Amino acid sequence: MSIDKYYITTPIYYVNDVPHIGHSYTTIVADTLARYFRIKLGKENVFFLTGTDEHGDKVAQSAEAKNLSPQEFCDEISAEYKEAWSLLNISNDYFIRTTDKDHEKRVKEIFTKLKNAKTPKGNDVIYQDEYEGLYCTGCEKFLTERDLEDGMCPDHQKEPEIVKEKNWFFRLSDYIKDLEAKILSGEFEILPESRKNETLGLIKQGVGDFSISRESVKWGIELPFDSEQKSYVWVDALSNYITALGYPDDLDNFNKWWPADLHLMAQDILKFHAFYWPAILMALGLELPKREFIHGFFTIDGKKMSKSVGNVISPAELVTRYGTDATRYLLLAQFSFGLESDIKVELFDEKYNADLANGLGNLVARVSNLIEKNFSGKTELKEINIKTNISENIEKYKFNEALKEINKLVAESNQLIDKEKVWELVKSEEKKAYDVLSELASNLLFIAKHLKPFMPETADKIEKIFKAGKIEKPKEALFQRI
RNA sequence: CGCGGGGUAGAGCAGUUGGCAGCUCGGCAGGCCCAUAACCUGCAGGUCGCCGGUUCGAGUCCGGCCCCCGCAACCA
Repeated sequence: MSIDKYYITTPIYYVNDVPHIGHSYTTIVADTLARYFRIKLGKENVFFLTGTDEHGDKVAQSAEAKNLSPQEFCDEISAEYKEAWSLLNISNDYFIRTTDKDHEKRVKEIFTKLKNAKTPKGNDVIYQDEYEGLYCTGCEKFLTERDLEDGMCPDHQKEPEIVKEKNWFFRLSDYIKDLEAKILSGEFEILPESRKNETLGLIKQGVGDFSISRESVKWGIELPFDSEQKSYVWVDALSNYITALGYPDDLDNFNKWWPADLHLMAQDILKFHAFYWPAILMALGLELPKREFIHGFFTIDGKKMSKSVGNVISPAELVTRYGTDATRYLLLAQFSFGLESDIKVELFDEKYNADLANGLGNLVARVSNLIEKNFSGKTELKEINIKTNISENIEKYKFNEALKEINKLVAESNQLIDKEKVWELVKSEEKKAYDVLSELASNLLFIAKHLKPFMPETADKIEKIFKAGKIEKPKEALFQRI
């Protein structure tokens, strides 16, 4: 398979929550892949999208609680995401917000298309039906069984009423067989394998139609053909992946990037991306994304992450303690991407010191110092090519394995210094010392090259040090020990 | 019988298509002194949750059992 462009997305994050380590993880992975493919395919052939999902009841309520209009509230939280991504040096090409006027306009056009579309079986894609649910007049919204305590609304201490409201539904059932076939054939890839199996299992259990509008929701996009109804999350949020490209009015740009090469997400939204989204695309007559990769949730010190427990880690905390590049490194190096993982907070310090301060940072200091002191900062750089599986591992989403290989290169350079006793060699055999140091500097450039997608600033620093006319030991350690 | 993940050295984790069990930290003993008290070498430590099966050979495949955890609820 030859790839000539790469379109990668993160989910759009719901503004009801501020950015935490989970959002950061997904976004750092996306950024690393985007940077990797920019090097491989050229900057102009990669499009990396992230953004925020801003409609819905919960947002309206949170806004009210803070005495803000929904839009003001969204502006505030959305800005927090942008700031977090800037702290983490995220290189997204675009940041979409579902309250963008462009997006809202395009979503309406998509609704119109869906309204006019027929399923392969000749049925209307969307139809009106009654949604029956438990409605709390206090909350002014539908509750689920799980929301209730002893059959009562926990906030208003009264029993919800059974209320029916008319909603528009999407006829997913007419697409599910087709979808199953595409998943089985690999035309639509769901990774890892276990998530694909989970998806196929869900299909076996039966997947019903889903509702795409709400009468009771006020903060949302109005349906173009029914002014009583607002869009309910799915069509609005999922379609960000194509409205961001200009669909349906800027088809030139859209066709350049679509279909997406990779949608990244965590397990919570698997169902929507495995069923709803592809079905919507089929109804619009568009190609499905090539691949979706679903990763697991984090627990923190064995406990699930939750606001009420108060163990939520923010990206800013990590960046303050470790710096941008080290935060990126620690998140990617410590976990097998895809699996559910437990974050052990003390291990961040341990890994930071072992790999970055004692490992890479110290090596850069050793080599640059030896060159500066003994050869007036002069050396002979060679383009070297060590055979590694770093690229293969990145393309297989094995970021921890790729970084492990880089660490091995660091260790080998440290071993070489000791084996050759370079600090003695510079006194006894100047020529040989020069050659060994040239090799070491070249190794570091090789390491920097492969580190670029993971730690862009560090890679630049290393290149700057060793490509300088006069190599000098950096005044400030690359990674200060903690 | 809701869905899913996991149980591998003291701790935390890797283990691609089955082929002599690896990594990091920690422990112990050396070396080195160029470097961020960093680096290098060696040693100790594992019945790979339990039972059974397939195989010349299983942590790895199959079946059963035990234990832990996540999702389904603010949340990637």
